[in-house]
Amino acid sequence: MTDKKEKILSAALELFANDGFNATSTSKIAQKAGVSEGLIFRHFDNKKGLLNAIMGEAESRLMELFTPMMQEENPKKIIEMYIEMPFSVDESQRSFWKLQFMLKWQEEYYNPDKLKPFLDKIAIAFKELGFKKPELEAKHLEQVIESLSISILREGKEGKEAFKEFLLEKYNV
Amino acid sequence: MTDKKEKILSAALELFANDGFNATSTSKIAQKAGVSEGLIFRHFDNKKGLLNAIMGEAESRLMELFTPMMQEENPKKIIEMYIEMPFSVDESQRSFWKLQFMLKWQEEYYNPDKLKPFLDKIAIAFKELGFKKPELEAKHLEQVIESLSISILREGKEGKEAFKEFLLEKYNV
DNA sequence: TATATTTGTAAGTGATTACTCACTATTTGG
DNA sequence: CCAAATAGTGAGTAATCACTTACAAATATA
Repeated sequence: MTDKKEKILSAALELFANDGFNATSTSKIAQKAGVSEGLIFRHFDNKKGLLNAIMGEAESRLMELFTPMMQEENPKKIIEMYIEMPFSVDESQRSFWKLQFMLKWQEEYYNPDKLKPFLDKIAIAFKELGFKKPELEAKHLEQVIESLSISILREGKEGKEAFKEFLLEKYNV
Repeated sequence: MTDKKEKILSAALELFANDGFNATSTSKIAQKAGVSEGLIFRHFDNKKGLLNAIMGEAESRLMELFTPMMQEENPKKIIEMYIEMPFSVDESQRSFWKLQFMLKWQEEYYNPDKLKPFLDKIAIAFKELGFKKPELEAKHLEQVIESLSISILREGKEGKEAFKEFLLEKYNV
């Protein structure tokens, strides 16, 4: 991967996440990346291909986030790590996850199967803790964490700690 | 409001909700509405003004949705009505609410204050039911209902009933 | 009925779009 | 060290964009 190709990718990521895919022109991307517009099309088939290249990183970044939780055995610790996950996302990856959530509305990029193994892990944890309906309990917590993640991506972490403590207390972890 | 103006509004709503604001051209709107493109600009200042006209209906539609819940006094019934709300949205209003959620990512159209009175009503209900932290409990349920609403708007109501029953049982309403 | 206002159309406008092409600079492999 | 491949540029391209203008049809008001 050449230096300028990386510059194109990161410029595109920021602009897509801030302004949206369609509102971002290839000329703006080239300008922000400090390259000629033509170079974008030497490295990527078209504008959509540039987006696909960015979105293609989703799986590895998901793994990065979830690996610690997947390796944990203690069910209470698993729930705790999941609740703290939205707060553990690095500032430098904010644009990436924002774009991820924005594009969920386009069915092309909406793939709930990717999260399935993590949801299963949480369901097992709930089962071990004696919850009556562990799968629904996992789905329930997933929805809370998703909403919380979105609001953190939109407004920042400030003032959300109280809610995190509330959740940890509610699940007694 | 003339007939063709209404046609423009509903054509724009559907296209904005399906393809996004920037991906929808005024010529496509005119084509779908069966009018000349120029008529759009006689009735609205510009394309953004057309979107604003659609978004301007948000308050009255929110009232429509929440009024029954706001008039209820029984706290258990209040929680129940809130949980059932995502399932009570008419099919004909799906595009409208989808657009509402999509545009939450654009700060211009993100206004959490509008939901404040409804959140307060739920917090009061939780307080009456003896919950320790009624405000956080209300925020918690709000996040679940928001995630649930989004998934229903994206995938439909099918297969979500079990989760609704799970929630009603969890809150004993 | 006469006139003024509103509703509507069709054919434009310049600007911007995603993308291509001809060309040069740089890097790589035998 | 030379040739082939790759990286990079800048000036194009046709198509599409949001929007305007000149004019006609319909409607309201007097």
